[in-house]
Order: sequence, then C-alpha cells, then structure tokens
Amino acid sequence: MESGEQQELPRESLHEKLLQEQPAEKAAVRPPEKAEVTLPAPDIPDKKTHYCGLLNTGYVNSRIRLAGWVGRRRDHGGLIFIDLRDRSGVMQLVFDQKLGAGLFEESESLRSEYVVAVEGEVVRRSEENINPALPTGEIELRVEAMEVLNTSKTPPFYIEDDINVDENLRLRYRYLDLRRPEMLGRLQLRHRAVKLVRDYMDRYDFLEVETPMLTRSTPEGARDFLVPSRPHPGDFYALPQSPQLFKQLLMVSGVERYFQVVRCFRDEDLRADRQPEFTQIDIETSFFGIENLFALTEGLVALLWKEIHGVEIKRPFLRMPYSEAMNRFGSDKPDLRFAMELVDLNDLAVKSQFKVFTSALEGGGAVKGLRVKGGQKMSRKDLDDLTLLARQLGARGLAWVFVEENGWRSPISKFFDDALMADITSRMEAEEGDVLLFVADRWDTTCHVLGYLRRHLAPEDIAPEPHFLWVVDFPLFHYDDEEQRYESDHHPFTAPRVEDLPLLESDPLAVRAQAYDLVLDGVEIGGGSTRIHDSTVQSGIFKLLGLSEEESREKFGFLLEALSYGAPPHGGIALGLDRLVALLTGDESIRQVIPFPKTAAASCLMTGAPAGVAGKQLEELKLKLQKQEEEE
RNA sequence: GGAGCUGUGGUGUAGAUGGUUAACAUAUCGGCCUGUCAAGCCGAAGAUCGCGGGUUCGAGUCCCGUCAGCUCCGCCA
Repeated sequence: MESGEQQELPRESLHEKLLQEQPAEKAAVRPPEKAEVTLPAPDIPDKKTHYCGLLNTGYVNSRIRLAGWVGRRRDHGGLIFIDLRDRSGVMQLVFDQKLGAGLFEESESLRSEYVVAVEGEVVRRSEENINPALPTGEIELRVEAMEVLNTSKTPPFYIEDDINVDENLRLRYRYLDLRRPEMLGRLQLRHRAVKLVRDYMDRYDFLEVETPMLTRSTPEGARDFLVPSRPHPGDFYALPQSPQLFKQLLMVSGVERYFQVVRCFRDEDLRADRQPEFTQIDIETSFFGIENLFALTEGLVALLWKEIHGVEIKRPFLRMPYSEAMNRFGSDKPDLRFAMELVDLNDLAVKSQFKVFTSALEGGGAVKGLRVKGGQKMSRKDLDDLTLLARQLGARGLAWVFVEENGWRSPISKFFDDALMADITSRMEAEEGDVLLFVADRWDTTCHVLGYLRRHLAPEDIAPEPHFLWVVDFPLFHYDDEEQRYESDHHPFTAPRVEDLPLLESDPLAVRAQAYDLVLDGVEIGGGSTRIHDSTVQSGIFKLLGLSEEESREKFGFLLEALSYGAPPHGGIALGLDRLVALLTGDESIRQVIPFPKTAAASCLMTGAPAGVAGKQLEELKLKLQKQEEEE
C-alpha cells in the first residue's frame, strides 16, 4: 500500500542546487540614514538628525541634533559629561559652564534615564581624552541647546551590559531590561535571523501563509491552552500546539511550498529552553522529497551561521538512526562535541556471576558501561550521588569500578573473574585511574540513564565548533505503560517506512517512522516527518492509537476527508526559532531572546498574567469557577 | 506531581557555633570640584532580614508551613 514514501523531484536537480547555492542577498542591518524611502514628514524631524552610535570623526564640525536617554553623568562642577544613549550606541555630551550659564544650569538637573534632545557641534577630542573603549570615543558633542523631553524615576537597576541582578527584577521591569544594549542587540539579532529565514524561503518559492490561532483541541500531544467561546457556551477553542493540521491542509490546497514564522502554545511544565508560547519556523512541502527537505533545512541553518557568525558549516549534516544514537550516546539528541560513548557489554556481562547483570539480560534488558576518564578523583560520596541520580532517572542502581594497577577495586569485582574483568576493561578502552560505570536494566532505561550521566560527566574541553546531526528512523510508536496503549512517538500523521508496513499489525513497536530531528550539540532544534497522505492508512493509525472510528471522525474527520480529495505526498519540518536564536547568541536560556518571556511557573512578572477576571466576563461565557478543594 | 538551590536598605553582597547599635560596595540626596568616561573628595538619608507560625530570656541565624524565582526529574506527539 502506498503510504507516503516521497519520490525525488525529477524535473530539476534541486537537491544539488540547494547544496551548492549560497543566497547572494545579505541581510545586513542598515543604518537608518541609508533608508531608501524618504518619509513624507522627514525622519527624526526636529528632535534628532543622527544616531549616537553611528557617529565618527567624519562628522567633526557638523552641527547635529541627537535624542536619547541619559546614561552615566560625570559632574566636574563647571563641566559635565553625559553619556547619551540611543538604540545605536553611546555619544559623549559636554556641557561647559563657559559656553552659557542657563544651559549649564539646566544640564545640572539631568539624571539617569531622562529623555533629552540636544543640539551642538561634533568636535574631535584631544589626543589624551580619547576613549578607545567607545566606538565614538574620538569625538564628543559640544552641546549648545537642549530640551528635556521627559524625566525618569531612578531605575531599579543599571541600564548597561553585564549587570548582576535578580532575573525577577529584570522581568518585572522588562521594558528597562530591554533598554540595555545587549538586550537590544538580541532583539536585533533575532530580527536579522527571521529576515534571513523569510528571504531564503522566498528565494525557494515558499509561500508564507497564516493559520488560525483559535482552533480546535486535539486529543494527542501536549496539553492545550483553551479559550472559551461566548457564542457557544461550554465549547472551547484551543491555541495551536503547532499549525500541523493546517499546513497539511495547505498541501491538499496545492500550496506545495509553505512556511510560516509562527507562535505555538503548549500548556506543559517549563524549562530553561521551554516557554508556554514559543516560535517555530514551520515548513511543509509537496512533491519535494526528504533529500530536498534536508538540503533546504541545512542550507537555511548554514546561512544563519554564515551571516550571523561568519562560520562556514559543513554540509551535508551527519545522519544517525535513532537506535544508534540511543545505543552509542544514550540520547535521541546526542551531543557530538565529545566522544565518551556508551559501551555495549551484553555478551560479556552474561558471563559474570553478578545477578543484577544476568537477570537484566534474562529479562531482555541491556548492560552498558560508561568510562569516566580520570574518574579516580571521584570520592565515595560522588559515586553515591551518581547512584542516587541514576535511581531518580529510573534505573535500579549503578555499579562502579575503579580501574587500578592490579585490576578492579569495586564492591562487585568478586562476581567477575580476572579474564572477564580484563575483557571488559579492554572493551571500554579503560586505563588505570579511570572509573567505569555500569547500568543493567531495560534497554531504554539503560541508555537513558547512562546518556544522562554522559552529559553530566562531560569533559570540560568540548569542541567549540557546532556539530549538526540528523537523527532519523525514529520508532513510529511507543507504548504508554500508564494508559496501556500505543502512542505516536512524533505525531499521528507521521508516515511509517514503507518496508515496515507489514509490521504494523504484528509488531507495531518495531515500525520505523519517516520522522527526523535536527540536533545541534545536544539540543533538539527541529523535527518533522513525511506525512501520511492516504486516508485509509491514516484511519488505520488512528485505530492502532486506540481512537475509535467515531472518535477519529469526530476529532479529525476534516483531515481524513481532505486526504480523500487528492492529497499530494507531503512532508515538512519545524525549527524552534527561540532555541536557534539562543544558540546563535550563546544564551543558556531562551528567555534571553524572547522579549517578554514567562517564568518557570508560566506567569508574566510584568503584567501579572495570568490573573482573575470579572464575574461578568465569566457569566458571558457561562463559566463557573470550582471552589478550591480544602485539604483533608 | 517530585527534588535541589535562592530570598537581608533601590541594587549586589557579608552576617561560624542564636546575644541586643544588621556590616560593606554601589545607587540616591546635599556640598566641593573644568577633561571625565565605573570620574574624584566630604556628608546625609535609606532594612521591622519574602510572608506566617513555633522553639527560646532572646531568632536574620534553629524548626514547621507558605509564597516567589531558578535548575532538574516526570511531562513536553
């Protein structure tokens, strides 16, 4: 049965083209002076003729007007220096008592973050007064006229880079936080990245199409944010977890090449790299083929790194099946900047007298080891902590061995004869002074736990250059022990691999999906799949997922119907814009690159959202709040 | 749902083992000061130590609870 295996696009060698071509257009940030369109009312009319940070010695002797915020003030009595800051940077203003008492008196009242417009002459600083730390350090503005446009309360923290303040405070006064140059720089970089994306996609004929923010809740996947409907009391919209269904429907519509920079919403617990609302670069294609999609994505990512970091990224990216990623690195998003691979020990462990190993193997599990180079520095307490960590991650325990001159020092060495110890030591390429860690458990637990420890114990000197990787051949399903049913690993519209179709009935867990993730240095930056474009196959998958005929018709009828009207083979990918930008800026948390982010408890410290609403609003929606349950 | 860490003038911190005027830096305000760029010097004001209980003659410090933030596990197709 045809299930959605994509064919190569025959009519042109797009793949080759994508691999070789470098978009010529550069999306540099243009200084505002060079804007091509003259505004009807001249730009920055009477307050401002130039930007602070863009001035240089070429402007010496020019009469200009600047406007911005008062930064640091250095008051020498009869001479006052002000750092005037605007979006572009900083310019030193000089107020001299000798040049007019009235103006000077006025300047004495200036305080941090006052908004001022000034007029004067750009002058060259004398040699000994040049500030090499400042781009405009060779010049200054001798102020001859000033207008105070607004005053300011003393800000709660310094408006400058590298401040050391509680993030609470920054979030509460985010508008001031964003006034800091490094934060404005992040906004600028993000803007530039998005512009590069739009121009790139446009060059390859992709159409940016908007999809609804108010849509319907779907049973699979993350928890939805719900929005009550006033005209339909008791009914709810859901905010989209992604435009998944709409982009597939756009393929049925014949758009063929779609993309969107789009906000998505998931009501799940947060992390440093997860926000309740986040932005995706969403892409979907028809008649395109997976090779083209990979090349397109690689080209896009490489473009970002080239334009923003000047780094040439090697293409094509490495590809690795999911099973290999798990076996070698214990993760479906392995960090390839360092080796420290997990070592498969099943065949050796079975020869030991160690029950933990042998019984795990008898139960169909796996035994794997991780070599910690120079691990002898670890104390007994460190190892106990690691053991506790392993338990918390779901393992039954963690075995450890000190490799010493005379062999193993370990509570478990008595279960191994000398030859076996030697074999394991040599398989793990261990040397004297190393510590070996072992987990014996279900295969997935073993991989997961050791993969976590691998990251946890990663060497400090990891390679600085980015390691991109495609993880492919994900399983189509996993089994949910709690719900006692199969669940889609990616999403329920993912096409199985054609050669695995026969396994759908006999061994669903063995079926591989046409799904892929794009991984960079241990971070998942995107993922996608070839979709099912056959309504019969789609119905079959729904059934396997435990959705009854009525249920799937009720929830996804529109999709099944659409698929029956000549749906083309299609597939796509979505890239996490926030994560991409955070990687480009080198930030640990995506909150740094989101202008108005939420906290780990999903509240906004600035607006106070979420917040209660008036009773009248609830009445209109026919909603009643439940009393909070009292504790028993 | 669970675990860990953090919470002291506006801000960043110090306050071993409980002991009475809670320290320092910086910002703020006032004074002096014409080449600074984290300007400098002098002075002043500014804190019921996140909140609520408890133990104690006495709590910033110990105990319990609670709130907020951060990080992680679960969760996030």
